[in-house]
Amino acid sequence: MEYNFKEIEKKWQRYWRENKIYQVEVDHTKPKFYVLDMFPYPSGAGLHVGHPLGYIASDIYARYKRLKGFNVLHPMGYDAYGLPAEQYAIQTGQHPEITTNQNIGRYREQLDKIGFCYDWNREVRTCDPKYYKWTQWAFLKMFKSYYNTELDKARPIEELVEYFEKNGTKDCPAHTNGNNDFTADEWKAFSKVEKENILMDYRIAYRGNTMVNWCAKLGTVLANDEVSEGVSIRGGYPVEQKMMSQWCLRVSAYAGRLLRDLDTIEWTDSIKETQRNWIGYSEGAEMTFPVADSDESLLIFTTRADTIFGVTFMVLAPESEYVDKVVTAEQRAAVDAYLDEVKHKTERERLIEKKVSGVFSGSYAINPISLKKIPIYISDYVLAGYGTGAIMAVPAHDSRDYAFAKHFDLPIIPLIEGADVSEESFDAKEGIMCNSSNEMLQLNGLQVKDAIAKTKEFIEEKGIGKVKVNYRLRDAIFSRQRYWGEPFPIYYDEDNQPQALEESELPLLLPEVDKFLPTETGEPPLGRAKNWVAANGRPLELCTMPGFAGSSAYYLRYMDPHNDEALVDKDVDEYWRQVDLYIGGTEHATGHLIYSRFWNKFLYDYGYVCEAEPFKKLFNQGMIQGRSNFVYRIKDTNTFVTLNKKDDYDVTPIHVDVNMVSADVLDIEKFRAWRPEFKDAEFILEKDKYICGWAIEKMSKSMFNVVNPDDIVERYGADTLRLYEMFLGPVEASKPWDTNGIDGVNRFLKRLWGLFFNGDELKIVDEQPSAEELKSLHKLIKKVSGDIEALSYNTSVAAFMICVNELYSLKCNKKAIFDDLIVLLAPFAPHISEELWHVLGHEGTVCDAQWPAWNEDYLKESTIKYTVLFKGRPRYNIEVPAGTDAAEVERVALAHEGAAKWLEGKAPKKVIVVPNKIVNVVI
RNA sequence: GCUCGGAUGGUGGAAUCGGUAGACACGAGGGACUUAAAAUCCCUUGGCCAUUACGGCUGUGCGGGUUCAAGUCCCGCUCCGAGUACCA
Repeated sequence: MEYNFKEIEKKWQRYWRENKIYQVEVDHTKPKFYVLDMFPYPSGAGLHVGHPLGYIASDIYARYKRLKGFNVLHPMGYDAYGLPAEQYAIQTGQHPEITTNQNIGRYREQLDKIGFCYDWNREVRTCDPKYYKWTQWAFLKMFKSYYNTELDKARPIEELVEYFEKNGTKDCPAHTNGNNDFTADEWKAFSKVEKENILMDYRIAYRGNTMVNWCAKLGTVLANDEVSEGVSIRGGYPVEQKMMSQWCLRVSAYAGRLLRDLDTIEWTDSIKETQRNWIGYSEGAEMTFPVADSDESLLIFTTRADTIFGVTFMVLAPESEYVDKVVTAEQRAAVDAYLDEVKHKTERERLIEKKVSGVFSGSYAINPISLKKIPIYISDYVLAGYGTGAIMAVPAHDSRDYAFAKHFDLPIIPLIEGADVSEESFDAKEGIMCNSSNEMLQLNGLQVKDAIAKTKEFIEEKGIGKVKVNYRLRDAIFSRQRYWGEPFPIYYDEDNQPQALEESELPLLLPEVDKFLPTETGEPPLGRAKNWVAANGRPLELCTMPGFAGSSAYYLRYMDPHNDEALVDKDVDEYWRQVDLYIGGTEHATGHLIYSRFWNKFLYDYGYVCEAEPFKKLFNQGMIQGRSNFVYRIKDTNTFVTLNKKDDYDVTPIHVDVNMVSADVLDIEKFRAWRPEFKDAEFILEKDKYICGWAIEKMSKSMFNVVNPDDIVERYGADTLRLYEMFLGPVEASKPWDTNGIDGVNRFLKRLWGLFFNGDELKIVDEQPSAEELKSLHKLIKKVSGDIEALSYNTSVAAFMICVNELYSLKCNKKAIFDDLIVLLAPFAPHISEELWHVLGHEGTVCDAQWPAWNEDYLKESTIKYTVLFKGRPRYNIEVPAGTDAAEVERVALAHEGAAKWLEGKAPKKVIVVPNKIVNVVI
């Protein structure tokens, strides 16, 4: 009997499906384990061989845990809202739901072929009303909450109202983005609208007037993690800063917890570090600088309070609210011109130019310690969104202030002994202070570290300022001017104030529209929906939620996907708790993985979930890149020249489909048939072959380097694909796809098969295995068990190959050996394992077998080999019975006939015996 | 610029607590079987020098150090990758 993978894989995939082998329920008799993949956005291009890498890794882990007796939750679903389907809808008029469903169908087909053990009964789609009901529900909860900084958690907004009624804003323990200051009586006197506006400054989901990333080309705002280097991540369109009223999530209130709790989870250091940078903890001081001849004062944030004596000017961000207050009449025109200029620059232009620009406001501030009068400038190198949007400039010790000072010819006072600031600033936080003492405060002679501490103490004492922690993490902008997303469960009342829908009105269904474009008046696409009003007849919100809304709590919904009463039932949540192993790419480090943690913590504050962190262990799989092939066309001709002769001509490289190339040799006939313009192509060959050039690039359609998993499955089978993807290298490493080695893995499966069958005859006998056979098997059990726990699958595959080779040379045909071997292989190659499991005469499914334990007794050697070294070099080997003590090993080593030769008549100075390995004789 | 990773044969990659490199696979070379090819099997394969030897030297990006012993630890570089970037 041949190894017919096609028949086997079809047969068992059907068996698994029909017998619901992978369905799982809460089972309190078993320990649980939750293995999750980052769910995919179903793109039109389908899966390429890179996508399943992480899925295979998690599948192996899930199957292994099940064999170890765990009740394993291993679900899959789709992040179905997103831009590509909407862009496609705009172009073709096809409803994004149709496109999305088609793509999901294709994904499912491809996934099924690889033999994953997903419980498809738990599938979720973020665009399904039954699912997004809970996205909307969570949003409403956030809308109705504020963040209590004393309890350090979210609380109902009613509690804040109570507080205001009693105390006004005095000592109010609430996180806010506003500048409110009122008494209890004033609060009571506010109108309804005034009160609502104030509360908006405290809600966790709030509508706020903030600087947003506006992408004109996409017609929508974007969150910070959706923008990189001034362009949108999706599409690469320019993004500009714009003041707009948008829905936001108060993620910044959770910055401290998001930072602290990183220490409680098992994520890689690099991704934790990325999150730490993104959260951006910085400890410093806030200080007040009075404005000369005015009642105004400027509040600034600095981490270098010690440099107070070197402050020679102040700078405000162009968007700072201080600007209007300090600009003098004479400078008004100049400032307005500057503000106008800044406004029309995109973020990208600001970044690229890096030119010093700014304008004098006309006013001066008073340094509260040196009491010197210093000018106030306005410049776009100060950001409105960080700190207070105003800085004290210390040109001697900050490179940006330095550049500004040089440009405007402002004084530069060095504050650290020996620092030469004639050419550049001295930014390092070290050295001994100078020029920093007066009758109020003396810093001269102190180390920077101590000077910072002393200054902080001083300013707190004198009421000039206070110690303050700042985070870089900003609130997430939560509305998108798009169609294909979750509608907000919000309507606008008579005063045009946003109000929550009743929970009973959820889900608020996404309405139909005639076109997927903004309206003529510039409103978002939902403005086209007919009858887009709440039950009370009031108009509904026109924006939709961003992509990360639906993906923030999907791991919870998998626990209880059909529950209409709650996001997840309390008891069910207490069973599954959190994701034990989460596998996905690093690209979500500052997006999804922050938002999910935030969302989970919010739900945790109210006790809807029982764990403070959603993902206990995170494992990042690498990207699989493509290997592209090129042909070289001689300019202005239809002649193509082979790789090694191309330098003799003026050529243009052209991507060719890698499926027309084998081992870099072009299939000329296929190439001619590929495109009409290549029909009459001529070729300049080498050794009668056309050799293509190559490069490692991202795997994508436009590079013609996409390798489709279906083709590999068709040719070698799913088990070979699975094993090969794991064998390629560490799962976490990025590497180019290279089909060349796949035969080796395929050969391994054929050899395994060959151990069972001789032609059509089954070779397996039910006899006692030999010591050698047991040793080979138990070595494998030990190795594979350890490897899987560490997700180090490539060495496991190698171990399987070694074991099968050993069994081959032992001519092993003992059932007892294969009973265990097949169970070990089942996570990696489930189809062939299931088949051979039944060949061995077992009932049921190999998935319910028991993971074998290794027996150290079988691994013991009867004799131990030692390498004997002289002068650090291996000279000869000795063999002693196992368990021989070090002294005896040393005696045997020196009694060896070679010893005399290498000792050269001297006595050994020292002899080191490394157990089971080495005898090092030092002379 | 800052932060975090990494660098091992022709290639992908092994090497647990520091224990004497290169597992496993690909590729390459040689051989067997075959009319031939495919498939399969066997041998060789880091480099250099030898081939009388179970032989010698050298070798994990570069330069130092610690140690009986360093791919592994420490110090100083070079290069590559990732994240982030007027964050005060």
